[in-house]
Amino acid sequence: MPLYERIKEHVASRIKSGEWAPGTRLPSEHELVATLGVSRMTVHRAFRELGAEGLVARVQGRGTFAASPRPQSSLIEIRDIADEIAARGHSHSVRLIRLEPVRADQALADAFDTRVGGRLFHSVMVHAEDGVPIQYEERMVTPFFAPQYLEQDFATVSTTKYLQGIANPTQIMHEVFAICPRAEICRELEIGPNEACLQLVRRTWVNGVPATKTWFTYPGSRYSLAGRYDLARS
Amino acid sequence: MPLYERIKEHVASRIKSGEWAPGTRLPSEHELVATLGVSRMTVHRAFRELGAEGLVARVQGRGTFAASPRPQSSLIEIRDIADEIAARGHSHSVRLIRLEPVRADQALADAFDTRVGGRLFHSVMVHAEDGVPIQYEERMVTPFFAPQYLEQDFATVSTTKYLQGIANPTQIMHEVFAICPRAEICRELEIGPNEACLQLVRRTWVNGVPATKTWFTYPGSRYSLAGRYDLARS
DNA sequence: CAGTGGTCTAGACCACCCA
DNA sequence: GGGTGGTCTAGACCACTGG
Repeated sequence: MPLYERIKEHVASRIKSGEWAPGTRLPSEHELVATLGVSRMTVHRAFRELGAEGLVARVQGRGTFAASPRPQSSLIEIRDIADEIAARGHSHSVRLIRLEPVRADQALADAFDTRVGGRLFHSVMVHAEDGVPIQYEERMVTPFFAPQYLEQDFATVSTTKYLQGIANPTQIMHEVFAICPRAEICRELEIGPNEACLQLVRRTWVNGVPATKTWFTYPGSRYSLAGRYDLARS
Repeated sequence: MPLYERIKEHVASRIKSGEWAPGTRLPSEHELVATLGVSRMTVHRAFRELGAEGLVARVQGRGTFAASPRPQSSLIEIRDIADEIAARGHSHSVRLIRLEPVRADQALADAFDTRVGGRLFHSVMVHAEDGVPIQYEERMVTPFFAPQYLEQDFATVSTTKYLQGIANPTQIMHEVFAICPRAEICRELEIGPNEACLQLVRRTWVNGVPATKTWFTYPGSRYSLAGRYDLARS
């Protein structure tokens, strides 16, 4: 086992055991160089990686501190629907239902940090996998972010990819619900009126300015959010 | 901007632009040392971090290769229900409904890589936030992993925490569905018979051996999967 | 001001892969 | 054997922090 890994273990075990409680100041890099008899680059790498893993917090000029243990959490991956379908080797198609400018109501004005009546772009489309509807996508986009949004041909370039091409968001927020969708959505997805659906709400910001808000609706019977493995960690 | 960051950008932009297509062999560390006039440690750090980010693949003895661009994906966090409720400052309570040994049917035998009729532990409980049912948890555990499972007091230590205490899984798989749960679950969650629910299925392995499979059911009207921010990345 | 972490250098040895 | 990445050393300068 490499030296820096052993140093990481050495430090991590003391933090997990509680010997170094959250907030405790850890030995400085120079101290560890002296006590462990290794090079500073090696100690530094161990500490840097522990910092990236969230086990310690490093502050230039002050020192390295034991972090509060992160609540153990796992992750679920969310991918672009077109990519996902392509990865399964199936064919992806889109049907555009609406593409129009709208005026913000109170809820939208709040979401986009603008005034009631402000101009926004609105698109609705249905994505299908081998002809079977699998996602209803309703999206609001601010003109400041994508002024040409209404002139795009979303049959050739997916909305997600088009918006990514403009700029990568600096913040993304997701929320997943289970809902029974309203009649129009059931009709477009070709499902019964009481079928449970997954609803994924995604909001994006660019440098703190709201850019998009999207409601994805998936038929519960035809879709599940991509699970994913987490390899051994810590 | 630090040198190694500039080297990362330099390499990353060439990969993203397609100039270095997936599978292309990149300049070796020594070559970059010569062409860029920097130290090998600096090039190495840049390459190592790009490797961790999945943009390049490094193979000892062969070289560094441009990786297939990861499909852009975002992540959703899944936390232990007790932690989540505690983080909101609310009170968490559990009601144990079943805790028993069972025999594996075909589906369970497949899931746990054992034979039909093999012994498994089965638990069912309902978690409540401030007295309101919020999660129905049905769990299967293999005796090899947790032989004392049936003797635990899950009112004091949550199942998740107890199982984590035995060993951290080396693999986790999650899947999220929208369902209309069966009558018993609706009754325990105190919801109507047609209410949409989120179902999260979690399977864990320790060193490749199946350890647990759990079905979490959340009322769609009272719960949404924790969204989360992704800070600016690349 | 002394101490901290952030970065960088110019060497070195090693395990690994391929021809 | 020659080239690759993985690791490690013993220095160095810097920006930042606190007293």
